[in-house]
Amino acid sequence: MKTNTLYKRTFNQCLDLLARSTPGTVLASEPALAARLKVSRTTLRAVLAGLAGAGIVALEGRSKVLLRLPRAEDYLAGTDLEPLADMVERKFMTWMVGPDCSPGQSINALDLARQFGVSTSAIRECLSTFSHFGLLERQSNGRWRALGLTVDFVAELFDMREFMEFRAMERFVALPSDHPAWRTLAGLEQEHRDMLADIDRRYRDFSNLDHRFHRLVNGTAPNRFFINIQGVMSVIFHYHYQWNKKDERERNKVAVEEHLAYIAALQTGDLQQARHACGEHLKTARSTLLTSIEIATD
Amino acid sequence: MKTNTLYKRTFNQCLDLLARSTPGTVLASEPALAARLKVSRTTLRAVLAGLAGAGIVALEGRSKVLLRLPRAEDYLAGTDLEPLADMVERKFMTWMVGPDCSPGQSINALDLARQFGVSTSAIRECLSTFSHFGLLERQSNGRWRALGLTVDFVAELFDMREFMEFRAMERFVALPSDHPAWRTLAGLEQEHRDMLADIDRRYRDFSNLDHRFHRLVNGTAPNRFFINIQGVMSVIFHYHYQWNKKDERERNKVAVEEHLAYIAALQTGDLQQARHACGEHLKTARSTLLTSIEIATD
DNA sequence: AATCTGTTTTTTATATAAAAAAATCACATT
DNA sequence: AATGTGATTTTTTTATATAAAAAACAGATT
Repeated sequence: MKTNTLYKRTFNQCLDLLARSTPGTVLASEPALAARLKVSRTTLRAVLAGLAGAGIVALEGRSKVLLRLPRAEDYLAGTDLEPLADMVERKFMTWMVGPDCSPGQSINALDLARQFGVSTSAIRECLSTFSHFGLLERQSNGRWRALGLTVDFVAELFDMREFMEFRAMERFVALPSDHPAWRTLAGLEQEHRDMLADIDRRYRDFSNLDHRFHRLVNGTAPNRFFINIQGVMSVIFHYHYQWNKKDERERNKVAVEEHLAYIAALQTGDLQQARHACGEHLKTARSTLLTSIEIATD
Repeated sequence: MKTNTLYKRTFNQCLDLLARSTPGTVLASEPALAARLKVSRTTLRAVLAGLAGAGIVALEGRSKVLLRLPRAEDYLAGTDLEPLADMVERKFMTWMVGPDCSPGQSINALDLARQFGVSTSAIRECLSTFSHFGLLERQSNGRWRALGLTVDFVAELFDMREFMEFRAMERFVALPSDHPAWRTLAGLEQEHRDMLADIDRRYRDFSNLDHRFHRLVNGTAPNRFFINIQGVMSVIFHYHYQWNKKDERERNKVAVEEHLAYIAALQTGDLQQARHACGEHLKTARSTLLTSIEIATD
């Protein structure tokens, strides 16, 4: 049976929306609300019916009136607010770096399904995704073999990344000076400076800034294959940030400084210097990731 | 229900094997035969049972005797000798370049399942694969959107390819002179010359040679992400060869000559010259592929 | 005329069931 | 002891069923 996570999440989002209003307010039309919450009208109608059932809104024809403000207990809670695919992905990544998975071993999909408490379809979907990430592969007999988040994997990923980033950098430096990217870069530079000035409190926001900066540099020549590999990297980094909280403040501070050096080099247009700054930054990032893998698999 | 294509194919392969023998011969043991045909013993036993049922071999305990040579009518025929996934992939690629698919349109999985006469599971598997190829993408509402085998796609694919091949080439030229790759290259060079000498009859074998040559050049620094993209290219070229038979002889002749120039440049170690030869070859390949796409989508 | 709601139809996501194929186990034969 | 066979168990592949969600349709309301 399909999960109704979307319904539950939309229900809660809708409560958030209503909380900003006052009782007696007439709500917008169904199509408008559906567009606002980015779901189909079918889902929105289900939510409205739920809200009416809870006595939060009164529905009659096309009149939708807010009866009372939502309370904390109105929110739908539970473990299933996360989409199934995300949950499986999360559990799989945790399993992969855990002690039950060693590189080279064959993966038992049925067993994973039992462990994660989901059906084999969900596992298959997940395995299929990660096989394109190069974390596992399909064997001729239909089985899956774990390749693992190994030192080799990181090496190959970063070789690819370096290769791509250098190329993107060359293109970036060659952009005409009136290109909007320069303006965006200046904005990012300021954000870096702001963060550095208040690094003790704001170091956790670095991952977002990191992502945006590299996307800007790599985004000048859109190519779906590059974007694909950047997607792989995002996912790996996403989990990496979760696993390795050690020295996070110091690591991020160093990274911000490296970014600033990199940005400065881009702005002067000195390719040699930019290459050097970029290289140094990627070297740090590589060793950080390697460290966190060792931590995760210990 | 799962297909038994493997059984059927193995059955036929087994007949081929028996055809080389003479009646009265005692066959090898089950594990030996299974290893020979690269299937599990379970499948092999099913095949042996089938052969016994057809009166081709006599089974009793561990004695397996060939009673008579297989005849043409013994072979299992039918449309389902091709693995399901391959069939779906083939039909999908044909659909994608056909008039029923236009870039940007959303893909109806259920409809495709009906058209191809398979279940939605098979379609989902196929869509998932091709989405990693960049031929289509998943939308937020779970639907699939066709991106199509467009001019953009070819441009991005070849940008990536050029980029990778140039890098691989640089590494290749730097290989020590006693590296086995040089020997392999010399062998391939001879094969190219042989083919050129008899191009009228042998031009169809070029795709194989092309594949092996580029794999040699790109294979010096193994990286799963590069290999992945090469896999994408193989599939695209595979279909491209099937669609565009026009001027095939002439095209392949030109390509062989370009390969020879490229090989010669690699052997002299002149990076500048190699870069030029490689660039020329990829330029030709790109325009050939673009042409065949226009033919296919006309 | 444009937009809205109530209803119906399609389509997708997920679990389950059943057949094919692989792996494992237990015993027999060389 | 090593290898072989027969039987059993496990795992994978594929189709199908069902609920959720989206889309399409038809009147109704502004």
